[in-house]
Amino acid sequence: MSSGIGQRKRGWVTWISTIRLQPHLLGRRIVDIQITQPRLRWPIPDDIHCLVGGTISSLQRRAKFLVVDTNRGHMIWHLGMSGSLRILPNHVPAVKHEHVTILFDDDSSLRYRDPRRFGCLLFAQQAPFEHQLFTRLGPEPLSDGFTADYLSRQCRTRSSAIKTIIMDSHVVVGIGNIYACESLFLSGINPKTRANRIRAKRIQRLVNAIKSVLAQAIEKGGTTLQDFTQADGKPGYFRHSLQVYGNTGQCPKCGRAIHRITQAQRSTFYCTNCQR
DNA sequence: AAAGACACCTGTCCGC
DNA sequence: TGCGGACAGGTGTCTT
Repeated sequence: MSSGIGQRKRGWVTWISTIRLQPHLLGRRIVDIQITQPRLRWPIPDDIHCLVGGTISSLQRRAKFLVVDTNRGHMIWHLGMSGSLRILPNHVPAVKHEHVTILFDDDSSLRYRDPRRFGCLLFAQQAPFEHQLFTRLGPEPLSDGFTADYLSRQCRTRSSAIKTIIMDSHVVVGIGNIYACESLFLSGINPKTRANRIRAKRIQRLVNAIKSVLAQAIEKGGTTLQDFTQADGKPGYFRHSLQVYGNTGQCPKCGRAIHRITQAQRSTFYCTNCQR
């Protein structure tokens, strides 16, 4: 067991965490659950303690939720903005903002740290994916279900800006602000364009761009920015690949100024020349 | 039904 | 140096 495994969250780090945590969690028996701060996005339910004595059988991911399956029920985890999961030996003391510790029978423990507490830990006795959080979600962006045809149909009846549409988890999951900006830049689409006014050919370009941006981000270990770089563990390196997000200088394609606007209470970065 | 505003939270950064 | 305020973002919920 190494000193730090799991990861901070940003975009697709949940996906990465699922893979990385798996070998350290499978087959572990839970001997105790310690909660120092139950007030996350929603309070951690008391019945989470039903899991004590259970053995972890599998890990699953849907959207940005991590589901940990045991023979006594399921944990549903979301890392919010600043959450991270790490496996450490029990004797390593807790750090600030470490809200949950799951202790295992081999003297290791899973630690959940989340300074901003935008994340959550929920319990499901059975059928975790029947939880309300999952029932109305759109397809996974890297799956075969996310096609240009599908997105076109979604856009047909929507007059909102395309950026807010691709960030809507009921349309497609997993596209946060950074990846929305990058995908629109790569596909040459102005983020303000009304969804129902984009032709099929450009929708196809957008779908391709989304898949490409996400695949690259996963490959590079996610994106870590500013205030997250101080956290322990290695940062994600996708930050170095960002073309427009956080760019207050010039467009990497045409050299003109990158514009910054606000859409749906979020910053949008784009090039008015390359994105129309 | 759809669109938009708002809330939650804290570390960081900036200006005074 | 210290302090107050703005800001960042994922996503459910409320309002229009």
